[in-house]
Amino acid sequence: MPAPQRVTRAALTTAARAIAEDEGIDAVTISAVAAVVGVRPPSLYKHVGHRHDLLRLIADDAARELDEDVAALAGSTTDPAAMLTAIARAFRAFSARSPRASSLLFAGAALGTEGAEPQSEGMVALTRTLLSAVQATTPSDPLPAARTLTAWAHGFCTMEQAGAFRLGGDVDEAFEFGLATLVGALTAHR
Amino acid sequence: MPAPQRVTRAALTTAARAIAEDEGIDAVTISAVAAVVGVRPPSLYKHVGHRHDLLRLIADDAARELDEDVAALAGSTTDPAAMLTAIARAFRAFSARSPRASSLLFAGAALGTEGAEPQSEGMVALTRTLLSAVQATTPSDPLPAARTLTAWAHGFCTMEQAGAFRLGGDVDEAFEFGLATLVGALTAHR
DNA sequence: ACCTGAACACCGTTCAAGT
DNA sequence: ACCTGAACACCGTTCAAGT
Repeated sequence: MPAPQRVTRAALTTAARAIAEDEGIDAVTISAVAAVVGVRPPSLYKHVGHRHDLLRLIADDAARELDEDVAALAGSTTDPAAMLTAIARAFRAFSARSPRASSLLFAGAALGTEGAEPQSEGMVALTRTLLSAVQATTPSDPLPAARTLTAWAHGFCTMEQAGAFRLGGDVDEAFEFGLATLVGALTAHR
Repeated sequence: MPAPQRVTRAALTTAARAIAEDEGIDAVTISAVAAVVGVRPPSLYKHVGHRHDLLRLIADDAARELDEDVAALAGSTTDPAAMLTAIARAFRAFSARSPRASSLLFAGAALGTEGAEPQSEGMVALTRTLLSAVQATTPSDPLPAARTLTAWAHGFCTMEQAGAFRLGGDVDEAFEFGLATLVGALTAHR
């Protein structure tokens, strides 16, 4: 009689993400995740190839969740500037809620992704959602515009969570300043 | 007769940074660095407290080097927009030259920095240089402006090096678009 | 004063063996 | 079909001992 499956991908993801947020990315080990899902370390290799796959599960889960947040804003406004502003704030809210997971969102190299791996489903969905939102704003060439906004939001949130803004000053104010500057410029012409 | 010092901070830094760029951050271990500097692993604890200190040495070294690059631009132009543009391009050039080290620049958490550690000398210098450069542009409140530009540049370069821009499109063009957008907006008024 | 060997607790990973 | 124990190579870290 074959043994019933005791480890699901969802359980792995939940366990890995919880450990990441509670104890840091370095604590996301094969051993720790195995212990949480109630199995011995070697068993995990039936489901993942390497330890980095655990980080990829976290990143994909985070991308899906953030995509839901962003997609949920779709009908909230028809004003392009208001939409971009809402998306960026959703980014920051997610980053504050799940700092470790969000730090993995665009961290291909840290995930052992040496450039050859396909994008995760979650990232594909998130990218598509972001691009179509930006498209409504600057129909000419949405890709550079989307990359600009994403790069800024990702950089700001990453730096904020890493404690890089220590010179005093209001970090909320800096975020809103940057956001207004960028959204203003992106929606100004055409 | 006391043994002569065989491990210097400079040697540690050089070894750690070389390993980081050649084999990745995860390969920067106490053992690997010890082997490169020609000593047994336990000896390193006379010079660093934990493995994370090796990453901090790399980050500090990177900050110093980037600060030099940025400071060297000081007399190159008197046009504020041209100055900010040159600084951002120096950022990206450094990121391309030293992707692993630059990924550690603002990565407090990944360095075991849980918020209590003082800024490294290199980061203090770099921050001061950047802030004074931006001050010449927007004298009113340079801090949010500097944070906006830094967050975007850091986010863009980090994502680029992580392979996050895979949807095609010209990445150079996206960088220049974002840079022109941001610098234009930051230098537009007042 | 600095370096070493030995030791400990831990990890990732493989694989033959169990059920 | 899935899980386990045993094993291997490795790592961070401590500490008493060498010179």
